[in-house]
Amino acid sequence: MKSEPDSRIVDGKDVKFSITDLENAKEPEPWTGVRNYAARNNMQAMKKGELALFYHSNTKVPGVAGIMEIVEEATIDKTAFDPENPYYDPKSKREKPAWYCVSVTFRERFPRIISLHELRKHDTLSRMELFSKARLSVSRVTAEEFHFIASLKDMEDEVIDYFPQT
DNA sequence: GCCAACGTTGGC
DNA sequence: GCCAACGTTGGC
Repeated sequence: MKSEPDSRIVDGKDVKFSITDLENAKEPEPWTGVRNYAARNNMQAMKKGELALFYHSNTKVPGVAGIMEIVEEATIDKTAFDPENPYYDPKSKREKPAWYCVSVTFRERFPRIISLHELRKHDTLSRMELFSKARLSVSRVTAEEFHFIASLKDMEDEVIDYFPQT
């Protein structure tokens, strides 16, 4: 699940949300603002208790920053009804909502960012939806991909360069 | 229902 | 800031 860790102003509102922001959150965070049907469908498929990768996008070193947990399954994304919200969508009506969001909580921050560049080097990850549908803000991750990425967190980049996981 | 034009995402 | 990839819109 992608989020932008750097400040960016959309309609006068800062849309930045980093893994630090999630770590500091006192309440479960509703993953609002997703306005793409495939990404929405992926959120609607999520079950309570499942884990998700927190991905930093649109930043100097894009990549996976850590892990979060789905604590509430998809519910109506009410930000779509709010004209003041940067992700307001007049097509989504209260009587027929178009957009949904899950709620997540912080689980773990990786000791380093597993960069997109690094993810691309591993054959195990070559079929990730992150690459084939690169513009989706919520994409599918298989259990194998998830565990493989989590296993990279304690390795140094240089070590990986010497011993590629192929 | 086709598809050209347009808009958005996000890496680089 | 550029632009490739691709989703959305709307005229026909």
